[in-house]
Amino acid sequence: MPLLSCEEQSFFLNGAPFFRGLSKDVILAFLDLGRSKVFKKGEFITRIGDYAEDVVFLITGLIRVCACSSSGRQFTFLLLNAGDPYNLMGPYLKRQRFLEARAIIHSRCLCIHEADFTRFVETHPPIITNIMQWIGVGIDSAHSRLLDMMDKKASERIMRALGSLHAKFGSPLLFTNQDISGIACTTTETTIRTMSFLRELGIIETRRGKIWIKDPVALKDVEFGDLTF
Amino acid sequence: MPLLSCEEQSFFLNGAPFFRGLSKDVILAFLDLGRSKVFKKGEFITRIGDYAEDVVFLITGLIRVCACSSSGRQFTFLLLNAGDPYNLMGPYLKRQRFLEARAIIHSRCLCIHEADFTRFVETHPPIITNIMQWIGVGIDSAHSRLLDMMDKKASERIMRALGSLHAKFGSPLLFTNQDISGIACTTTETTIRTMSFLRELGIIETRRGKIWIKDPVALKDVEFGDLTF
DNA sequence: CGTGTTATTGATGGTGATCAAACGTCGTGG
DNA sequence: CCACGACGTTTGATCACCATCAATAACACG
Repeated sequence: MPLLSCEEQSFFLNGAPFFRGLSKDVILAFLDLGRSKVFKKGEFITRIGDYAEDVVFLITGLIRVCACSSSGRQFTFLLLNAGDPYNLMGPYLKRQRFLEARAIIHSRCLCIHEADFTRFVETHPPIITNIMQWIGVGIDSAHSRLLDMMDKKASERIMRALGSLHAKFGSPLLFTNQDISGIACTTTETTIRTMSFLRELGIIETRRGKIWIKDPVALKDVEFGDLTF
Repeated sequence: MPLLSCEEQSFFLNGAPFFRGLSKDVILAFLDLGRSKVFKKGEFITRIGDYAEDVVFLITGLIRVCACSSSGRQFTFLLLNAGDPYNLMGPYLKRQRFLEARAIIHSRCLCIHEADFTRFVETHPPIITNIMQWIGVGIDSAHSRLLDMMDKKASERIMRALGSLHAKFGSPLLFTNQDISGIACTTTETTIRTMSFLRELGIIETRRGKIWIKDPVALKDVEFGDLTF
């Protein structure tokens, strides 16, 4: 069985944001480095404290990447879509990182060993731009969220989270209030109160684990700099 | 006049954290790309909204990098020491970034044009590791601060900030309470109250713009993951 | 049909932002 | 050399936001 189905390969060549701008040959050669690996729902790709070395690309499924404080609170700072990379810097860091990646649904990944990855980067410099851009978005997102934590109210953070999720995953969103609170850095109760408010305004509709965004414009970003998942 | 004095060059070759692990020849060839540029106290290296392209290395001085929210609140997320790089990703991003870098004291920098930088990286792959490690520290620091914002009290954040600053700059620290509040993401008043508390405990001594750390151990990190400036 | 998960609402309290006012210190220019 | 203004420091009072605790209801799945 080939590593990727026809549609999957074509998606990596044309649709996947990470690979944008790279030539077909380079992408194919790159994908050829990977081995397929399946993670069942709830399974960990990496745990907190792991020395994560492999670079991972999600083929199908959904993966949540989150950090966890000593008090047990955890917050989601990345949700991987099909085609998205994870742990791009792992091969270079060689140290423990305090993040965990977990499959939300049954997911299939393409895993590239660190040595293969670094060798490929050295011999195909154009991919450096793609890597840097991806990491840059992640850094800007982290800083943007720090600013939000400083001087945005919880309800505003939740609205921003909903807006960004809608941009990435469409509607309906398959997330619980608990999921949303992990993204917006607040509690479940506060999230529910805000959601109930947004429902009254007709901006969203909700049903156990599903959120329909009826009025995306009302959730529009006001802050300079995007939140990205 | 040569770009770097003898001591400066020797510092870049042996002391500067960023260049650790690179061969002497590579470092010299790299430094050779740069032009010297002086920034007076208070002058901006980049402003919010700039398309920053050049990569900057601080030779002597002190530079604050901070982000600014729409409400005008700003927080410091990086303080550059001699030898530290700034805007490593700029050459690859080609878009507005919402950060500003400003000279706290009279500072001299080595500026490398984006095209020279990317060309050098492509022809000297070992430097990719240094770049990635530097960026990795920055990302981990940002995430660590997000966790702090979530479930650490303001006083704990201030203590952590003081501990990290002490590790990087020694004692006394030449920062005002306002500076500290920008780093710990809180207000001047809250910072002053905490400082006054720490003074009573004998952990610090302060005088207008100066902070002596008498008991660094008391400020020790408890959280998993370092804060870095 | 029972159990675990998610949603919901109310009451309470603490943290820390905000406003206000005053004082010490430093540098500058008349 | 002094007066002034800018800046940093300090303290007190107030109050909004939101985390926390608690208890119940609705729903899904075996």
